[in-house]
Amino acid sequence: MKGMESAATETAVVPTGTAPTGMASTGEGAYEQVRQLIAGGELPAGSWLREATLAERFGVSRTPIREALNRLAAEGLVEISKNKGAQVVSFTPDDVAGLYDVRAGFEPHAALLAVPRMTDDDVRELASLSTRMEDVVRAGRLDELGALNAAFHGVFVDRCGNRHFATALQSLMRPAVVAHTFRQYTPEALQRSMNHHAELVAAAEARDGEWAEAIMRTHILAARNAAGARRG
Amino acid sequence: MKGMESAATETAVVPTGTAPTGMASTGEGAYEQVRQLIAGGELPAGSWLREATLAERFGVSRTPIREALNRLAAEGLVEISKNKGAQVVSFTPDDVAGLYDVRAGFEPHAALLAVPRMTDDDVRELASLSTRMEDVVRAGRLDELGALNAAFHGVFVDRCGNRHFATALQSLMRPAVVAHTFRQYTPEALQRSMNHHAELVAAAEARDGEWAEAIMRTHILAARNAAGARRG
DNA sequence: CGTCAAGGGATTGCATACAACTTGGTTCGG
DNA sequence: CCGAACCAAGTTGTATGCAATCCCTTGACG
Repeated sequence: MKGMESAATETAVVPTGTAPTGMASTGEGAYEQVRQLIAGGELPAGSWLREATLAERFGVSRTPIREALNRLAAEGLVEISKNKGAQVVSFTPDDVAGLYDVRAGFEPHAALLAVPRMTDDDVRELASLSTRMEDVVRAGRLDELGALNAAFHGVFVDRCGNRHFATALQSLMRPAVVAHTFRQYTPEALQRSMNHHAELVAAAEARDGEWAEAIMRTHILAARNAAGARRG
Repeated sequence: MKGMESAATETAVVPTGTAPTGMASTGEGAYEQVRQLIAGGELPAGSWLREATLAERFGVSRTPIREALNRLAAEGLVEISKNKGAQVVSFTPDDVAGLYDVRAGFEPHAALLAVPRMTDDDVRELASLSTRMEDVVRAGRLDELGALNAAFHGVFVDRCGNRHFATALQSLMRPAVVAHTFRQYTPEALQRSMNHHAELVAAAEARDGEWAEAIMRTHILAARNAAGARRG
């Protein structure tokens, strides 16, 4: 109801500087760092995530590392075997394709629900994120695109008006963000994706949920092809 | 891949005896205990979950309690405020209604995917669970119905063929199981629900995904009404 | 030569101690 | 009398130490 103490819905604004090392704080920071290690491809699928190693690398103790790994396991990004450790899950082509299928089914619905509820600030945030993504693409810094894209989609998910729907969708998007790399996009597909974002902003500005629903579906189906995912 | 050590996909077969106190082991046990405390209504919505209190109650240290709370938070059952603690989330009528709406969208799709993939063992398990639920209803032990029902639906979710879809669906079903009490069902609605289960078994036996999809959708929409949830 | 059992090393799981933060009450000042 | 700052109690966040478990190696025996 009251939406002020929701600590879980922050949209993770990346501070332009990626710098994985340096500003390591603790807890939440450890989670983010490990996640970026996975998303960045530094830890490929199947890699073992040793608590002591990560703890030393980030300059914290094993405790926050353990919490981060548990959280990642709950999100389906890593798999924990009792007394054996955690390893990065492998995404089969079928997994990725299925992920897009499900997102294509439900994220448009989230957009339909969210757009009529959006405040002017929400729309401004969408516009800002869209602009920043275009800048990032022009600069060729595709690494930053994933986080911005997740934040962009997160706005629609968070504003859909149902907390549990949002939770489910986010647990669906988290693996998608990891599996989804913009590096294999063709320039045309990348431009198309950016155009979709701009059009989603326009639909949000017009508060036209059905328009947003339609373009969101288009966006995800296009992404499924751009990412090279084929149906199983 | 190999499906033997997947600790997250177990279907949680309840051993008839509910007995929350007694067999407290650790870790996984702590999670189950806290979850049952919430599901059983002993910890109403808004209650604060003090780590020290729970630790002493279950005879373990705060460490496994913290892991349990984090897991429950990831599932949307509790809400953690930094440096303030965890409290049981409150399910507004709108939340519950939204939960059913979303499940009405997701679970039939899962059934459509899962049924053609099911083994004979899977179908037998469904039949067994359906029968046990009918027995439980006849005996009037509605408390056990929730876990059996979760296991029943879990079969469809687990067999849908996409791990991440299954993860997302489970994160959706967990709060649903808690919010969903069969106690307020009318006898007619309860019988209708049992009939749906039996028909789902029949559809699974026939390996007819579309039939299963249709009856699953019916089942959930009926449940939405039986639980008294109205659209917002 | 193959197989099984025992040992060593490494890693996780849990418990405990300490530090940082939040909160409620109290006291001082206006 | 009211408000703001401060202090103290309680709770969470983090670090560290120890015990249990698992895997792999090594050795002996069939």
